Amino acid sequence: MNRSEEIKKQFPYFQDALVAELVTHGIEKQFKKETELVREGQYIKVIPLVISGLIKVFTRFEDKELLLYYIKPNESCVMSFSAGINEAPSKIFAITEEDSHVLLIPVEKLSKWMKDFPDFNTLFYTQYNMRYADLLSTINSLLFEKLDKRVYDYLKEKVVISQKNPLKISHRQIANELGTAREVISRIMKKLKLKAKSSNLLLP
Amino acid sequence: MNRSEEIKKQFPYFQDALVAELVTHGIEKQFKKETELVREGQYIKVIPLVISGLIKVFTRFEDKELLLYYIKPNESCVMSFSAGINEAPSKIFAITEEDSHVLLIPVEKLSKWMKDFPDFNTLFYTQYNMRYADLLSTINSLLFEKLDKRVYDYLKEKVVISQKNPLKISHRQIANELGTAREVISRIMKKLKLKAKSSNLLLP
DNA sequence: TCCTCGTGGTGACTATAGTCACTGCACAGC
DNA sequence: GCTGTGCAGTGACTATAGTCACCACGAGGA
Repeated sequence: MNRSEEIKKQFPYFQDALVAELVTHGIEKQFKKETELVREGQYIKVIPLVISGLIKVFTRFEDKELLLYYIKPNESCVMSFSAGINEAPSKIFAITEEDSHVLLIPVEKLSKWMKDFPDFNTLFYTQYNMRYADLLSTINSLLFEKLDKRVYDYLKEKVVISQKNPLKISHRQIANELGTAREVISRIMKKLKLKAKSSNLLLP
Repeated sequence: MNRSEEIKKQFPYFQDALVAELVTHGIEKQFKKETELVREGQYIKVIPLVISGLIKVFTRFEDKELLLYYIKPNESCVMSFSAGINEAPSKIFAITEEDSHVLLIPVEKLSKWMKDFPDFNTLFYTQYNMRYADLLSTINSLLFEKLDKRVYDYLKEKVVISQKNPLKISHRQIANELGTAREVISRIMKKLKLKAKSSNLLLP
């Protein structure tokens, strides 16, 4: 399958001219698992369209992190997009959670493509909406929910996204992604295991 | 000043054809202070461009709220925009915080205008970026900051936005907008007053 | 084999914020 | 003047989560 067909498959609503531009100016790249793609404060030169794999986006303060959302195949990163068109530094961190295949678009093409290809706007509006909803739900769970519910929801979501059950994940990583401490997760997992005999979540 | 001039003044980067469309299809409206504009779950038929006044956007769960951001003059509401183009229900609440003058755009015009007027896209990308940044900073302060810092920052911001110093605001309202309880604010204000003799924040 | 390292488990303690119950004060309306 | 209402102040208590210190186990390398 050549590039153009590949892109058409991933983004079927892109018109041919846009696909052609993507083929010409996009840079295809493979990233190994756990590669840091963006760090806070960094200026953005390319924005990614994810073809396969999984990218994790998170915020960090001192040594505390919080998972914001995942970028799945057929999706892009609005934070890069936003940082790109405003020439502003990134506010978030991003690393690959799986080996990933990505199409990189140079930011200087953005404003022209936005004008010329309405479909391109559609992609980003959709993405903005999704991320916006993700952030809102993060806010709601931070504010309105107890940690045990947050952990439970996190694990359920993680099973769906990674398509692995049982999950292979350390308490430390759960703690990081929820912005809390390892011991706390350890205790909560104990409680969850007791309660969750009926659930189909398999815990390690 | 006629409508068209008014719009041009508020959104100087809009091209004439877009202004003409806005004059033809937009509905100008005045809302009194404390008017509920949007509630969670509601479907959106018009999206607002704020000409004057101030709109408060917040989330709520049971009887706990959290201020998300303010919509100031020359701005629009991406949440309505997003809910409008996706025909999805709103995830947030919005009320006027001051008497407000607003231009309402019927959602069915959106996709055409997005195609025809690149400037229209520029407005919404800018708005999305701002709101996105607002939400991120809300998340960071929820997760990484103690309540007293949050209260302090909230008050400082409120002075800037409302252009009133001293502020006229009850502890109850502060508590609501920060998603906490009145007594807690009462205690924190006491601490802040002690510390803040040097600050230029005038407290009631 | 022994050592190290990453992981998980746990008790004890602290910090932070939320809740309950009550007080006092100011002001509006009768 | 009395009363009702809304706001603020506070003590006492609780709940939740974060921190500290330490132990145990297993995998893998020297």
